[in-house]
Amino acid sequence: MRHEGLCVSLVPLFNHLEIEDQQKIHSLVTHRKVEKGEQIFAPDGDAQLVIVARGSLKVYQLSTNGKEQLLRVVEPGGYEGESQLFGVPNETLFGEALEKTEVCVLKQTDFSELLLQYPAISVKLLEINAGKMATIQQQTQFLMMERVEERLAVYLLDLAKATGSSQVSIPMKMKELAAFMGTTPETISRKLKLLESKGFIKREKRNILIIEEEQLEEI
DNA sequence: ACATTAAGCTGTA
DNA sequence: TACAGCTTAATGT
Repeated sequence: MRHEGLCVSLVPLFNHLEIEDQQKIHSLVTHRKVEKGEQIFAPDGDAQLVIVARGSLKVYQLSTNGKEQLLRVVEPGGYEGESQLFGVPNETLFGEALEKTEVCVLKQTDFSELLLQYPAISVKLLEINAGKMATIQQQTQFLMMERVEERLAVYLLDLAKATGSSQVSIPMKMKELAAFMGTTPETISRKLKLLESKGFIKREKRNILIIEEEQLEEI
């Protein structure tokens, strides 16, 4: 087991501050350990900022037919609920632990005061949220594409562009990739196999070598 | 074209 | 052994 660290010092939002400042923030948060499958927040709950220290947390809403629609997965260092700071109430979002997870909860009023007291946090918040926006943009870009095959091709090409190599490694479980692309693990498995049979890629587990970049772009 | 269901396969605690 | 994660095949929408 690892040391029971200040989860404040683990997250990019706060860990750039002086130790004594971090300790002050730590005195404002409530540490909470949750088991896999446990709810962390739900609609109409208290306005709060939830920071993931360990494990992972899925954020989803319920669609009209009552089925769960996954929006994003928050990894250690990430947070959820910042929009509530700006008066946007949570009417639809659920948060649930994907595994044994530790989170820090900061009340909205306390966090607002921190933002005023430490302008550096406000800057960090904007910085990190800009990154969030980028992934959300890509998310909607995927949903506009009709076929899964196309989303997968774009995803692989983006990975290659980001790493600057034609040899890419999928940075998550296939199940999560499926959710990320708005489909099922089965379909992901089939489409990867299809692309490999066409000779566009070569795959070994999560490592994928892009062979025919031209052909992938045409999809 | 994709989801769902069920079954088998592999690595790991 | 038991279980999680992934794949494959059959069938449904």
